[in-house]
Amino acid sequence: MVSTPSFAVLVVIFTIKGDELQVLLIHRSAPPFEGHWAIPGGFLANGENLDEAAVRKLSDETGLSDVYLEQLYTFHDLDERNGVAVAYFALVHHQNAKLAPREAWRPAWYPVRGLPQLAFHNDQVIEYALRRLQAKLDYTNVAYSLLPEYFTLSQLQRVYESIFNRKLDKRNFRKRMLSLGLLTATERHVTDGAHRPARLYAFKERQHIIL
Amino acid sequence: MVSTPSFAVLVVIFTIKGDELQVLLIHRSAPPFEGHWAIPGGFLANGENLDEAAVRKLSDETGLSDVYLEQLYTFHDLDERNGVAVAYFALVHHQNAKLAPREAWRPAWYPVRGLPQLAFHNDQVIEYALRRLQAKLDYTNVAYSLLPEYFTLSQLQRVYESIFNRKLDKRNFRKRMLSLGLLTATERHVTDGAHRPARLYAFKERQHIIL
DNA sequence: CCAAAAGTGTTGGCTGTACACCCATGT
DNA sequence: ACATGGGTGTACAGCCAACACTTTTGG
Repeated sequence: MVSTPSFAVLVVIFTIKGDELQVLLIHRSAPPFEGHWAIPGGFLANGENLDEAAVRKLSDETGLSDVYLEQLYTFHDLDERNGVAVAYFALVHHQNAKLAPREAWRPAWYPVRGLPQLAFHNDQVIEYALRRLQAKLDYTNVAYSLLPEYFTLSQLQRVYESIFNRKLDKRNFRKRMLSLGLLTATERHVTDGAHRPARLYAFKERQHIIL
Repeated sequence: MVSTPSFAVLVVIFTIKGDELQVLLIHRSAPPFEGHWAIPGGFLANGENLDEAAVRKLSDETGLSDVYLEQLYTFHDLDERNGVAVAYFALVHHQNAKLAPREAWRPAWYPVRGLPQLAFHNDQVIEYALRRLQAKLDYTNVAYSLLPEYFTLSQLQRVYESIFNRKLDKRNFRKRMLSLGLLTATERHVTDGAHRPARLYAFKERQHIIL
């Protein structure tokens, strides 16, 4: 009943870029932690609920709205000022993301392995999000969110490899993916700079916002 | 930046009683939802962080402090008054729990299958907690929290059966539990009203508060 | 002596993993 | 011609599910 602490929403936004898992960070141009990087976040707008705030934040940063978004965890005291932060994580296809060209904040993608100095305890938040993402790959088809609608199995494999940060066996990977029955094979093939025409696949179902 | 909503902590407290999975509920003696039952919860005390509030709440209701407790999910608008509620779930051994004998609130155990009319959307919260608990049984040893230190494999099996709400095969269950290597067999046996002396086991590691 | 609960093995199917070569294309 | 990446099959091991009877004790 006493001392309602302030609270914020954070959104850890992942993408795959250059066969690497990357996160969207913004630059802090004022104290505290001036010059460090941070996960995008903010406070609730009037009348908004948590999920709406996360959706809005994601849209502010990337212009995207129909992508995978899920609540992650609620952290306390990240900023050491007794605030509460409800963290979400999102998966986006970076081609579609239009980063807001705000001078002060300079949103930019950073590889998850090899982050700059982060503000608050944002490294822990990203670490937590990464573990969750890895767990989800095992039993869901969230990977579609990081790929265009049609993709080759090799592309899909590279997504898995960059999230798990290790090589996978090609034949076993293909067998497993196909046996899950979540993919439809198309008759289309590509040769976009590839050396051999590759068959395109799509996910049967694309579930988006998970709130 | 605007309209910081109020927010609360909820604690879904599970136990096994009479071979049934039960939840601790308190009775609402005033509107809204007068006469309905609700998950124990409350607001943060001064200077307290989220986890501390959950620990305190659990202790208020049961007198217990060194038990399994984990953050579950942060709900919004459960009460339809724009509040935010950070839900936790706890696993307790009901023999040890001393329910506060408060006249107004009348804390009591209720079987998870067969709940009374609940206030707010507390049924959804319990449903969510139950799914999480089931998932955790598959890859952790949280079950120890619902049992005394020493227990028989049959007791352990009954815990699993009441959480999953279905019968399990005795031989397969024993094989699986033993092969996980999380149990130590003792030389002690019991015949506490049983019909044949049963060997007692204990979990090798007991991790408690998970925050 | 009957009811109740503890304890105990084997088999078959499925799943996951390890492992190596050929082919089509672009340069 | 060669470098690059797509595509393919088999064999073994471990895991899970199905399945029934014997033993001990309390009443």
